Amino acid sequence: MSPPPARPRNRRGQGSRLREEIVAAAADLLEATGDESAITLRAVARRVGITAPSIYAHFDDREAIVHAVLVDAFATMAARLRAATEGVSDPVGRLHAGARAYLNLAAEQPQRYRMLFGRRPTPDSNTPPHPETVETIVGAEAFGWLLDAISDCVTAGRSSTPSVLNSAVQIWVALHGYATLHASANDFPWPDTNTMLDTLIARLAYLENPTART
Amino acid sequence: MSPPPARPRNRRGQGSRLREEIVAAAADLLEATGDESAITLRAVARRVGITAPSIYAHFDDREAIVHAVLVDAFATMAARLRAATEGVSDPVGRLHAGARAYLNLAAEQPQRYRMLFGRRPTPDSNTPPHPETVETIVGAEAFGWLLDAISDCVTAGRSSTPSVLNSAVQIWVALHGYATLHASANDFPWPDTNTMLDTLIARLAYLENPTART
DNA sequence: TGTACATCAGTGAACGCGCGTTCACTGATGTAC
DNA sequence: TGTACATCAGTGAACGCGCGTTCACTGATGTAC
Repeated sequence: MSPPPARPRNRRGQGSRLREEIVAAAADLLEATGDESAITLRAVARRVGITAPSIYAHFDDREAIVHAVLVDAFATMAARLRAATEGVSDPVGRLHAGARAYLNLAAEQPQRYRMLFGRRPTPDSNTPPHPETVETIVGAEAFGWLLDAISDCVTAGRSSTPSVLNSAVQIWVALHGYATLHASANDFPWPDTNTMLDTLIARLAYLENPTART
Repeated sequence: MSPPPARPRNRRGQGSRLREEIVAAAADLLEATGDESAITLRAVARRVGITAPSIYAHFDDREAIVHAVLVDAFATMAARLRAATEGVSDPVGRLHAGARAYLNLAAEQPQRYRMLFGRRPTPDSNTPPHPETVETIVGAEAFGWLLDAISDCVTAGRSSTPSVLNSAVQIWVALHGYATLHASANDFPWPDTNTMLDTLIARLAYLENPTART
């Protein structure tokens, strides 16, 4: 119908720019449709303004694109957590800041967030190697951060939790539940995110002096 | 390759039995592959032992099958919650029993559970009417049950929560997070479900005398 | 400065596949007489 | 009890579609001389 959008071909040596455009287009498709199966070689190509076979210069197959989106989401999550917490010296403040950053990203990019942690567990034996690995890494990184934050609260005498590990698991679980439910049940009368987050963390991490919020 | 499995045709008037077989096959496919898109007219037909067009005698289109699986999952969840809690008079015990039943069903049928609450929020305007409605009903029913259970705890002097609503939201969120994360992160060193569940509920519902568990 | 040429970003046609859906049909089952 | 026939559960071929992937190719860009 409409002619393909005028996309200037990359200059010599800049061909790998197309790679980033492809990943971005795939991520857009995912967020726009809410469906991983919408990431199609042809749909991605259409969105970028190229033809489908051009993708093979940068990706082995369709699955490699999905994997790249996953890796990108992972990097974004790690960077956000780092940026949100690196300047905060108060351990309780750091815990809150990290949790808020986590929920913010999940709210901004719900489908990519779902991709990170909401994946099916590959029921049978046809396990593709990469995604599980990435998940594990993200999980380990984010969870390790959470463990550290709670430990610091304990060390600073701000938390009286009987088990740092259990507190961390419970907070992670609650954050994840909030992130996914909030995205899918928009019509639910959700309480204010920050208020809920603060009391949730205070209870599960046994914070003696939860930061006051109004 | 292999001949279709010898499936005796239903007798006159029993044709509607096929409907149940179709829904069951679709649910099996969903659980086996972890992917809603695996519910295909042809795949379902293959599994039941019929040809694809036969399905049209019972369902308008593919989407209607998916919807039927959703409705079935809803009914199962409601029945389980009812069965698990109706004989329990102690309000704290009822709260625990319901939560455990909720997590058990989610663990048994992770994909169907994901379908109930983990659906994409239909990003644009192409809203199909039914699934949202079902979700809302399930959510309302399960959440209403949770509110009642916590209220009963308060009335019995077993909970000192400052807000029944907030406690309910936080517990629901944590249960959902546990259900989905536990299913997708098998390699994570999860603490014992019941122990974690008990302390989680005790903290979030402000139970003064959490039931002892060893 | 000019030109031949190698490079490389990207094209366009084609393949086989599984899909949802339609259509005209078949043949076993039960019923009317 | 026997037979003609209506009913209804299910079939089989066919359609057009979008998909992943392959293949031989084109033509603009930069470089060597």
